[in-house]
Amino acid sequence: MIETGAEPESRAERKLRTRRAILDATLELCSDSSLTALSLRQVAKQVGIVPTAFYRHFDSIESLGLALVEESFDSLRDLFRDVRRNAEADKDIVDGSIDALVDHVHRRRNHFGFIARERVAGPRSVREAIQREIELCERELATDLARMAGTATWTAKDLHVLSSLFVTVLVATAEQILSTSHPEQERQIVATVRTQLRMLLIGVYQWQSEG
Amino acid sequence: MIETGAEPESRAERKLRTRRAILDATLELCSDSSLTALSLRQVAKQVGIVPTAFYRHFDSIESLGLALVEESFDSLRDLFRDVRRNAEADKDIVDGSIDALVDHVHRRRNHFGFIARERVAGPRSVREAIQREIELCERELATDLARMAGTATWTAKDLHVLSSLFVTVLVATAEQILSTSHPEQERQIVATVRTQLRMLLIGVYQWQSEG
DNA sequence: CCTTTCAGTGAACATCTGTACACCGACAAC
DNA sequence: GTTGTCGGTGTACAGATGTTCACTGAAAGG
Repeated sequence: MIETGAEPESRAERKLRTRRAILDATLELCSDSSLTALSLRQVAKQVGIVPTAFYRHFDSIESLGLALVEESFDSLRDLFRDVRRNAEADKDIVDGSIDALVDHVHRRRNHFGFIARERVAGPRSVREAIQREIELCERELATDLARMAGTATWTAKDLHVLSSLFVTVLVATAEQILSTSHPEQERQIVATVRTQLRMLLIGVYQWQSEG
Repeated sequence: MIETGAEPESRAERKLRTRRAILDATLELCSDSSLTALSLRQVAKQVGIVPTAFYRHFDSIESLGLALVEESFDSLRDLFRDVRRNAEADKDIVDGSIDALVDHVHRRRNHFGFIARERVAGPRSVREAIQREIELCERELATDLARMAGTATWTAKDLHVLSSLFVTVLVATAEQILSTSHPEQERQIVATVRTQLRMLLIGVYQWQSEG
């Protein structure tokens, strides 16, 4: 090698870099199929390490999956933060939220795809971890909704019911965006969910919680 | 054998029976994981035939998957038929639909689970087939909605937008029911979707399509 | 009766799988 | 400068994988 731009790495840094490479390779490899169909050797080959070296970082594909769940939900929390920011600015709540969703799905395509897939098709422990995280998101969103106009008289239960519906629509929309590569089709999807949320909001403004 | 209750089968009957056994074994085996993680040999072993005999019925796991998509959507169309029947009777449209959904998900647990999983995690051709079928369902439901009270002035587009939202909620609910085995939790899920649909319906009754 | 058809068999193959083990060599700690 | 730590290597093995091929034997058809 004539010149490597790389500065000298400490051992810890190097290990972290390999770990990152494993995580990235896994997201890449299971971007169509599933963790359960992924072999340790495929990952190792993609990373450029020998199969046994995998064990220096994770003790199974399953625990690798759990690490990816955490990482992916960091992406999702970023999305929530942006939705909240858009809402606090003067932006329309529907358009602002959808813009943030589309933007994040594109930027973290692999993370959102990972959640969508492993949520239903992953190893049991991974599915459960994702379910827990989604419930956290629903609770978080519910407290945001409590501050929204028109929900002053709502029960906590109704707030959570609404929050869960929003999350469902959000997840479904993300899945649809992920499954197309045509910008025209994507605009269609966005227009659809825009109308859906507006229909829903009309109901929300009229809703009266009953004991 | 002392006595087999089986009457003599024609060759065609016997072949059909093995085919059925393959389909059932596959639904069973991938009931947690995914088609993409399923091997031809596992299926053969479960059925009790030799691996190569599989090829007498399907030429790959993928085409097996396509057959299961058709079969599973027959179950889903049965559900639609019952929803419609409940609606035509005097039953409340929300409760009637949810009852039908819960009932069908329980009776055809494997079919609904198969759709839920392979929709996002299956082989490409299977995913596409499921997507097509779901769009058919949405169109079908849209024409039903057109006959519903309060949608007389709606555009075709808005009808489809609403239909797609219903299907999204339906799919999500089915997924949730499938992922729990506690009757108490299931009652919770049902109560939640019941409220969600009522919120949504309020919006629907107020909605005015704009050119 | 004889012949054809064909679902299912069984052996063989090259390839891929997870994991065990002994090993290396560069960094870290003393 | 010696020693220990620890990512990463290479070899090895038993088992699973998809697919091939020549086969069997009973039902179907003449």
